[in-house]
Amino acid sequence: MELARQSLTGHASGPQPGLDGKGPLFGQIKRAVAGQILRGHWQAGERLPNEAELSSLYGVSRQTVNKAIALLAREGFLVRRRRAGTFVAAGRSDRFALPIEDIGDVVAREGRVYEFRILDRKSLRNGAAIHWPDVPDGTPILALDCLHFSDGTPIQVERRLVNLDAVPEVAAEPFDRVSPGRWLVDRVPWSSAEHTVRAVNATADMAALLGVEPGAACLSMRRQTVHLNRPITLVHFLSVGERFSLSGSSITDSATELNL
Amino acid sequence: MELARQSLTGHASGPQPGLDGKGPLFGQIKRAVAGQILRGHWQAGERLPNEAELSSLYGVSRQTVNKAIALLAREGFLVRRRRAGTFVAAGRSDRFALPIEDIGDVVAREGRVYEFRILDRKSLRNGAAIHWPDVPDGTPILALDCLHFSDGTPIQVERRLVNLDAVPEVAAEPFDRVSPGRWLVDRVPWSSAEHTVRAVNATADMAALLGVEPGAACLSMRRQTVHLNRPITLVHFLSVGERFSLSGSSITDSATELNL
DNA sequence: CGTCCCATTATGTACATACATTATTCCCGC
DNA sequence: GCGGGAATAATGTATGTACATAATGGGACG
Repeated sequence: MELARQSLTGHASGPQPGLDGKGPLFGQIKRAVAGQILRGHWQAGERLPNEAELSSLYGVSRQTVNKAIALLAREGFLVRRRRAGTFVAAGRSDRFALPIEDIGDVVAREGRVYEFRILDRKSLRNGAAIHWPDVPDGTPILALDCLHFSDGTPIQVERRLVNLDAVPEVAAEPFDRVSPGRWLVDRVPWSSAEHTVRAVNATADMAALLGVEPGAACLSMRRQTVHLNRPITLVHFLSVGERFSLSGSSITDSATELNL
Repeated sequence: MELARQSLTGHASGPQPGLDGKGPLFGQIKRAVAGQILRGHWQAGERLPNEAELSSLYGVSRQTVNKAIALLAREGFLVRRRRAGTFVAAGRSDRFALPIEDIGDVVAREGRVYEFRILDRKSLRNGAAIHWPDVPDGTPILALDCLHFSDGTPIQVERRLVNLDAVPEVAAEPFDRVSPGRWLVDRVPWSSAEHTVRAVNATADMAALLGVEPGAACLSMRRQTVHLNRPITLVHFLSVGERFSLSGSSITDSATELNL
């Protein structure tokens, strides 16, 4: 089938240097170009051959080269400037990331039993007992306190505010089966979010909830979710340091994606 | 100029519903489709019109639709299956991320003075005093202990191992000007990395270095960088909880990118 | 000698077309 | 009815072509 695909190219060119014949042509080009850079043949800041040259070098059309190069640029590996050319991007120290998942998924993936319990549930208005900065005063808000368990051990406290103007249906939801986090994710599919992670010492009441000594190190995570410019929910998670960690790899799993 | 662009389309179709005439056509299609979903007209799991239908709906060619839809799929908004069709992706709780930057950049961006000091520097071989699991025993390793300051206050301890087989030049580098982290980023352009973040209580010696009480909550970050399947460096950062936090927003700033 | 303008060059976008790939669906034979 | 295979419908990839856009660099002209 690879042969069949290659025979499609109308070019009568040579052995297509650097291409491995695996998968789509534009992917092969991506790998070939990325390989050149990873191997140091093309240094950071250096200018690449232009699309026409690459096209004849690899024996494919300019569009195919364009697709490969444009994707590499979109992934942050290359920088392109019209008329100037295509350049190898500088270091990408700022592009590492930590994925943040639903705690239930994390627990389930570890093969443990996930449970949660609603500790408290209040309807109130913003500005009185509670102040949510990005929401106008007087906005109706649902405040939820929730505790998450892994194999029966408490691992995370969740304090959540939900904007009832934005998600009125939440008022009728009992949260006896689905956790508030998951319910919201399913309901408001795509939102942008901001989060902050820090380490804090457990206060006495938090320590009691989580079953640890007061002062134990905890991971504190604040996340505000916004949808159509309206704040949807503001969550504060507190997790026991010993029982919870965040881990992940680079955003663009380019190495994986490119099979390098 | 928009008119000029639109006049290019060989289609004699109508007012191109939902398109805003701003920027490239495929971008307009992206915004239009994303808008349909954000507004709830197309629900999660629902099937979209196929490329041919979208193409005639918007009065553009199938390639242009394909480019827009393929990009939305690559960004995680849609799921495509051959023959079956294109579907609105389910919630994306797992796609949030925290960017991780060079500590010097973070401090500088806050308008503070960044400094660092090398506390200790040893050349040794793996397996003896130190064991780096992903590196063969006997591999020569440079071990660095480093302290980072913001406006003179210590904020982070760094314990770093560097694989001297992979980066022999590091042995000659004095690190009097450039911090080890930055030096490596500049030297080894693209590597993939894995990291883990957790909260720990400061041990006595760490607390002394950071100038806090023993037991103070600290953010602990482990990061291993790999290049061409060879581990390059293994770092362990420890930061004072009160003086350091990680924050970031969604990976795909699609809302930004799509101007929604 | 300097400044403006235009030709050149490289990327960016769009369309038409063709064929590949892959599930699904449906129908036929058993 | 059931299993298997063919038709089909959707996306995926590749090429050719054309023109748009932007920035560079050099040449004309003051």
